[in-house]
Amino acid sequence: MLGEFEYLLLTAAAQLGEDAYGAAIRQEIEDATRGRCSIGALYTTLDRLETKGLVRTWMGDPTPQRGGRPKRMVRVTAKGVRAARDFHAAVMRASRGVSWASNRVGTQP
Amino acid sequence: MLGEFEYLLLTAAAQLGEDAYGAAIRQEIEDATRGRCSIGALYTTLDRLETKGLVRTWMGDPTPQRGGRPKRMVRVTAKGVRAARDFHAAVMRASRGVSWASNRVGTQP
DNA sequence: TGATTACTATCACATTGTGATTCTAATGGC
DNA sequence: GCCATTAGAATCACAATGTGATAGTAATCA
Repeated sequence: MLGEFEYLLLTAAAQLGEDAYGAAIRQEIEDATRGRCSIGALYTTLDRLETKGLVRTWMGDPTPQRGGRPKRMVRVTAKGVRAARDFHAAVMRASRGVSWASNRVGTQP
Repeated sequence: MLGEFEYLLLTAAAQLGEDAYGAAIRQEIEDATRGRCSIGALYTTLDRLETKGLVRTWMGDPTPQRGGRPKRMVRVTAKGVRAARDFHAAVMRASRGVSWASNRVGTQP
């Protein structure tokens, strides 16, 4: 199955669409998790997702702005979407009826 | 942060309440994920969650039924509930607006 | 030309997940 | 009492994932 961080990365990339690249994804993840996205996790996970075929990456055109190492652009593949959907479904499914998953208080002993 | 499997375990244990013990949790997880819960993951993760203070475990009373090594009973601690809530929130938060998270089709390129 | 900026990459290490196999303690039938 | 049967726990060497400090690279600005 997908790891949690892999899921966050896929989600961020999907959300960014055309504008998905390393640093932007990092920003997005830090937003979602309130600040924790190690840079090592980012690029190693990106590599792993790519070898698994869940994303496709390529080096972008030379940046038109100050400071400009070429961006590593990212696109989530169909397979990646499927994997993300499965992860999401599994978490949702597991969380049904549990106290922290809704505003309805569950059957906490 | 919590790993995915750790979350599944916490959730299953919470759901089982009074009846949470190793084998039952395994059953619950296999239900939620449609069949994948390695036994190794179960007990090592249980140990890790306990040392982190997210669950409390103790050996139960000698079983009244056929086949009976004492059950390892499990209870999610307040800290565990907090950790699970955070994980869930992070996944929810990250998933906002993404195509696979709702029936509404997102802005898929 | 060199300071500054935006970004990617690496690597040794820590943490998490795996599954085949073994161990334990209870019961039921004889 | 004896042992087959059963429910369940534990182990361990290994695989997969996540981390962060540090360094590299290519562009612009003054």
